[in-house]
Amino acid sequence: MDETFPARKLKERQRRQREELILLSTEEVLLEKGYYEMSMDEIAARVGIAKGTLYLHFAKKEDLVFALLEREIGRLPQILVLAQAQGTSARSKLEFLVQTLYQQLVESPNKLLYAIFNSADIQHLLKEKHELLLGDVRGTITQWLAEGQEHGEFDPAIPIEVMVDAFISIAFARVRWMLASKRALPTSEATAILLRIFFRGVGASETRD
Amino acid sequence: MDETFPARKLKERQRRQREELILLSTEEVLLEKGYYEMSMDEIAARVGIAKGTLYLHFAKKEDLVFALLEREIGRLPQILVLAQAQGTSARSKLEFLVQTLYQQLVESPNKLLYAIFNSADIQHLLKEKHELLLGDVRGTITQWLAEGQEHGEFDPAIPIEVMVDAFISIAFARVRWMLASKRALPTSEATAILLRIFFRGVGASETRD
Amino acid sequence: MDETFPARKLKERQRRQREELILLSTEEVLLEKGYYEMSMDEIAARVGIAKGTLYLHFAKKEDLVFALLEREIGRLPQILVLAQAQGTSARSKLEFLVQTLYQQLVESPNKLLYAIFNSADIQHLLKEKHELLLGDVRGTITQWLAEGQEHGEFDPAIPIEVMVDAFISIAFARVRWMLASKRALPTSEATAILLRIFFRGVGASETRD
Amino acid sequence: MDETFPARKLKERQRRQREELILLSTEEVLLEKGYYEMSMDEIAARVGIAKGTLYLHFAKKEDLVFALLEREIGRLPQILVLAQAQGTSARSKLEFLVQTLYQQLVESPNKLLYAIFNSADIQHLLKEKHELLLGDVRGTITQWLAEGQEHGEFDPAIPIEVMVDAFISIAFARVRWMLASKRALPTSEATAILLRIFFRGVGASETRD
DNA sequence: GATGAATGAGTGTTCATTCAT
DNA sequence: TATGAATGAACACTCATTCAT
Repeated sequence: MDETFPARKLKERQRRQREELILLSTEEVLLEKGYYEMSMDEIAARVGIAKGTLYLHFAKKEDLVFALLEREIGRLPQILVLAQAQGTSARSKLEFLVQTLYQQLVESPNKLLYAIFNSADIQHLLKEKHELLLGDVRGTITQWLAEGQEHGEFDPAIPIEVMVDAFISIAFARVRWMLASKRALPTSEATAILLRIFFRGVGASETRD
Repeated sequence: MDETFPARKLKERQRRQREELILLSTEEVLLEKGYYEMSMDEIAARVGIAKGTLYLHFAKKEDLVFALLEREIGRLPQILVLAQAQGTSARSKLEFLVQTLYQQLVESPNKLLYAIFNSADIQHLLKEKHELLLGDVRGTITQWLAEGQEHGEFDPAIPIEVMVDAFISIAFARVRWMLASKRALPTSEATAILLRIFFRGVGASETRD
Repeated sequence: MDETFPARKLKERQRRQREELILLSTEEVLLEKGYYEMSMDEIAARVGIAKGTLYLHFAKKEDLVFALLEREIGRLPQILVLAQAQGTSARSKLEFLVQTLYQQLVESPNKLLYAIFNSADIQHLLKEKHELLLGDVRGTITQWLAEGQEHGEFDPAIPIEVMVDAFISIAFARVRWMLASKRALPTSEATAILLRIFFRGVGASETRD
Repeated sequence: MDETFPARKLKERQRRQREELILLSTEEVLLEKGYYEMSMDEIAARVGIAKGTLYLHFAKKEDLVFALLEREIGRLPQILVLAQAQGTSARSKLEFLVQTLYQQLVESPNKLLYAIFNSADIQHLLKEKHELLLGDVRGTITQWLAEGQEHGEFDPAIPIEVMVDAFISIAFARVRWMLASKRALPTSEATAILLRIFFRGVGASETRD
């Protein structure tokens, strides 16, 4: 009996470790081939376990992607909290948010979140889940932009929804092209420029109407 | 003999009508479910024809998407020419381009072109075709933005590639979200605003740091 | 009314002419590609008629082959009669039979009959028909060989069935290899040698005619 | 660990047993219906397994036939060697070859090899494989017959190619008819007679050994 | 009659999922 | 618990046959 507890813990740790490995491999294959070209066989093979074992962890192929998504999304709240603490201007919060995401996710080998934002492939799969999981981020961004508008930081004539779409589109622009064309760019700086475009536009400075 | 000619025309018209129906259904299913979950059976069923008949019009599943694509892409060159004629400023050309696309394609029931710009799913399928057909647009946009920069219209400090990405992202922002969430918005106006954000930013005018 | 009769004859003649063309094309394709790779579309195209018209002449794909077979088999009875008249020895009848078949069918562009004897492809198709149609020839050959045996022409120790099989196998040997390997050989002479092997064997001989 | 080894052996044995069953059913259907009319569904059904299971053993329909072929062909080289050792006369070698084939293949329930020699259907499928695998046998037969000719065993006037064709035709005569008409005959004796016909002909004789 | 567009049953093959061991 | 063999529904595509014109 003394043994069972630590033994369970051991088992449990092993289980989590393997789950981690599975998700890592899944992400790898998912980004390489896309959802429909990724096979359960290949994932199992890459992890080095039997296909049946995969199903002890994830009941369906979809669930692998859902889990991946949830894992990534899980990091978001803290980032949002950190960003929230980043001074009062909406701009600084948003810049921090995007820059942090870039650092944590792009500079780490994790392009998944962006893929999720951008790949119709996976979006079809996720449908409602998508809304549920990312609504939060979108909600927070909306809130910050709205506050910025109220505080005179942004043009009050711009409908908030349009602003949000523009922000998300522009903030994640880089990734779409990275994924599609495998071109790389000094991302942190490029990100800064994209954000500047969002806030200031591309116009030559000084004279504005 | 007097009959055969009109008869042929009739047949031909019917053929085209059905082809149109097929492409409509294809687009429908494609946007609903994505390429991989769209089955030839379902398309045939929706059109109300036998599966074999589908293959009289399109020899492969891929070809349905190619046809859809070509139909849309076909309109692009003229739009680009029209846009080119739209005065000298890069901004006016780009605004005209995007607004025209919105009017012709979004206000028509056709979201496909945008899907193509944005869906990894379909991009994977099209690969070279994609590059070939859309490279043109991207090339033209790049050229206009570069000219704008030379003429002092845009900030010369912004790398041209980043500017292009930002433009495409922002210009097609609406559609991504339309596709994903089925929300609609007064698109023409929203488009104008998105373009304004690109050119001027979201900042409240006058006072800038 | 005066017209209808000649008109009918004309129609009828046209019909037969076309049927002939169809069978010619069928034979061509059949020998080129085999039964399963031969498509009704291709035959119609080669003849230069619509696929539907094909079905006015032959109700099923099989029937094309049956008709071909019947047409060829039709010539057999007369050949058998001619051979019968060819003197009293079984050997001379059999030699005449085989040589005539070679001349009429191999030297004419018609390899079909032999194909039928030898291709499992077509034999599977024909099954009972085969027995029915070719039983005659086999029967006659059997009879001649039996008579030859009775008259002391052939070794009486050889079971008649075995002798028949040997004869048919050897007599049609050339064709099998022609079909398979497209090698050609002076067939008439080769045939004579094959027949000689059947009657005398391959052994080096002293006294032979 | 003590268990795994025997367990593996068991699994392996079961696997082979099933593979054997699959090949048996395949042969059955192949001979009954020919390659094109034999469906994977039917084979699976006859074996009593799911269609997918079939594909665990053989990746393609073709491969079923290739496996069948290789299994049979595999035995040939040793038979050729044994025949080679069978004395000096070509006749004894050839007789041994044919008799052994009859015993091993015909008296075993395996008619396939003969089918392969004779069916255009399968020959078409096999093409190069066929040449490769059976060219050997034909080559050896040719060599023996040529040697026999040189040594005065056979009539030097007979072209070697014709002799080979005659031999193969006559040696495999029985099988063609077995396949086509399902008649059976005391094969070993019949074979002896066929061979005698090849070597001596059917003529009534005075002096024969 | 002649046409050829339309049909739909049938094929080989894949792969997520299950389950006996 | 872990395995991987077994499953069978699903798919794209073909082609002999039918039938409205």
